[in-house]
Amino acid sequence: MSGRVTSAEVAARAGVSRSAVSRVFSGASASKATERKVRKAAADLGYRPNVLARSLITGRSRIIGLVVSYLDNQFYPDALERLSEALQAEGYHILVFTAPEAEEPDALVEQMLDYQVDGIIAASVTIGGDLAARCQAAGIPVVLFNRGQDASGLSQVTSANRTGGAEVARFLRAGGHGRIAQITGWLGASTGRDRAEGFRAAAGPLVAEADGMFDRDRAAELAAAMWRDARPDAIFVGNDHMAFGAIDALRSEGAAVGREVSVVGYDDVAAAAWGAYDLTTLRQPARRMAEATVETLLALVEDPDRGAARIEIEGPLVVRGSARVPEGWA
Amino acid sequence: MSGRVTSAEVAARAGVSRSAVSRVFSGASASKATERKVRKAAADLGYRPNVLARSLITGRSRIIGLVVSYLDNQFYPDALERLSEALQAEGYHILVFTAPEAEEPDALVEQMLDYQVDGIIAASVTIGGDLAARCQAAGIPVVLFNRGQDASGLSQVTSANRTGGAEVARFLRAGGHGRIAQITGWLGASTGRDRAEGFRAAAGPLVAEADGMFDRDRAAELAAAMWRDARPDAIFVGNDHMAFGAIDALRSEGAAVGREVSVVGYDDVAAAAWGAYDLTTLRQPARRMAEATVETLLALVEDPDRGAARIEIEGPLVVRGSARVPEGWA
DNA sequence: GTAGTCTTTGCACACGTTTGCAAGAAAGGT
DNA sequence: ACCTTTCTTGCAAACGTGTGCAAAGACTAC
Repeated sequence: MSGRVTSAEVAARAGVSRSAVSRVFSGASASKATERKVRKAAADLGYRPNVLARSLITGRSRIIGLVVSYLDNQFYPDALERLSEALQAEGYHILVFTAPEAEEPDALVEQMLDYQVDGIIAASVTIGGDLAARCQAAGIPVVLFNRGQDASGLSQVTSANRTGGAEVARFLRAGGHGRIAQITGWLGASTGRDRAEGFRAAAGPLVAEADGMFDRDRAAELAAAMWRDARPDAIFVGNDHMAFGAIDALRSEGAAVGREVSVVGYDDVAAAAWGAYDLTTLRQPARRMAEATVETLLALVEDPDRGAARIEIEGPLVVRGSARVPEGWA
Repeated sequence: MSGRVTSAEVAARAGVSRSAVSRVFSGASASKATERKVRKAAADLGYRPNVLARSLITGRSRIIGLVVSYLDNQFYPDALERLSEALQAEGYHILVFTAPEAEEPDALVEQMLDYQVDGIIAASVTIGGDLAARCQAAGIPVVLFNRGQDASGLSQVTSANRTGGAEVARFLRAGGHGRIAQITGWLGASTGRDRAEGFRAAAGPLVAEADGMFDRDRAAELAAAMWRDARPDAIFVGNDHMAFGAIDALRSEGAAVGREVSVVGYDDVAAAAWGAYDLTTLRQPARRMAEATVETLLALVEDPDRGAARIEIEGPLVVRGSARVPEGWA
């Protein structure tokens, strides 16, 4: 009575074999006549194939594991949504594994393998080299989202962080800023490092620099301290999430953000456009990054021997009110 | 060579039958001796049971389907994270189904059933009555998160929205506000409706009221219009996400938020504590709501015949700077 | 030492699907 | 009419695991 209806029941009602109904639903060839009979019977009974049972034999689960933490940074929920949409469009779905802050994500990857995921997307997370090798061995492709890991041989999709950092530097210099400072993203991550290096290379000497570790509170403290000690007239902050904290801190120190001190972020999350912050920032195109990630990953699912891809996606500088804009800036 | 190692290989290496290794890993009884042999062999080979194959025979997939949209409201990523943590602690994981704005979530539920999910959590989404019945018939429990649906007979976990709305009203009246307005959450949803009704009942006559539909831009427009037309000295906004928009709009109309006009939100998302908004708001305890949701859902998984539960969780009013605070308010 | 009880173990079947294989049916060419 | 080719279809064997059943083994108690 209860429980799901099975392919055998459909077969019985349609007067054909289980193979026939299987072929109809898996897209293999079948005569018009049987196809009609099968579909009719299936509709009557409300039959839908059991994805899990199917996966057992095909070796494809149509499940993609996503490991993610740091969800309070709006960029990641946004990315999650885009990834999910792109995957759903291809008939895949996301199994979420949240990484408790400090813990190694390696244990999570083990769990993913238990679920026979077809692929893994690791967002803002580093994966141990042995684990990477293990996935490789198991034939399960991994794509790093918004983080690089050179030695790993894993595919990765990021924005053009070096270029972006440099672009911000050019913007600030063109604006006539002479006392430039930087609160970087976590330098232990490629994303933070690349932005910082690109910025440094094009900005010239800095009056202050510190590692904000992608942490909002830390960035706020650093910004306040910098303001008191070094009196920068511009601060590049490694992502928007920290930049909001920096702006709050600067304001409570009495600094006029956008006039006395320019603040530029990175990501262009939704809140950057909100009136209270009006943050000039370098956009990471979340949708295009998500699409590239999915495309790369699914290609790897098809052919695991295809080489690792490293994709960088460029984004524009979005000019708003938190930083002085140079005369005649395009 | 590649591919996963199977229980048969472990059995062979340990010199026992497949049943033995199955029993060891599924927690059934086994002698100390065989358990040791099996674990040794499994460790050597790197064996881990295939969850999908297991689910085929046990009828339990240890997958929970989550349908969610509206992820730009920070409350939901936060909830997602809490739900995921609570479920992971119990050995379950979340399969994500994002609901494209307008589309009926019913199609998504169908897809969930294909994955043999053990249960469904629907966040901020309404489920068609027939679908609910279908899940019931399939023995798959559904819990609504942060939304109620009286007729459906589904379990639901919300905050105490009526009480909360009333609490906000008391707070504003105690603060001596005489021209109170309201921008409600979407009145088509229980969450929006309950808050609005609780507020109305305790606030007395309002100088203005409109449905903000949980949409930030719409709330901003409404707030600006209200300010111009009705000159309220207090506005209760149906959730924080809209409240931020309202504050931005009020400020750009020249209103001094917190002095000329008080704004109170609902949710207490992270950004409410940020300096730029400093929003007084009624907290929805996301973690406790998530835990209650998981507890309810898993109980239902154990025993599907248990009756539907309706849980309301109270949250405190968090007093910050966006609204005038009454003399001697506790 | 023997009967009885409790624990451990392997066999074989089940879960719901896909798919190689071979046989049957239909179609097409002479 | 007959042979060949192409489609269609059912049978049966997988995929990797859990579990009822009965046999075997380990104890206990007399």
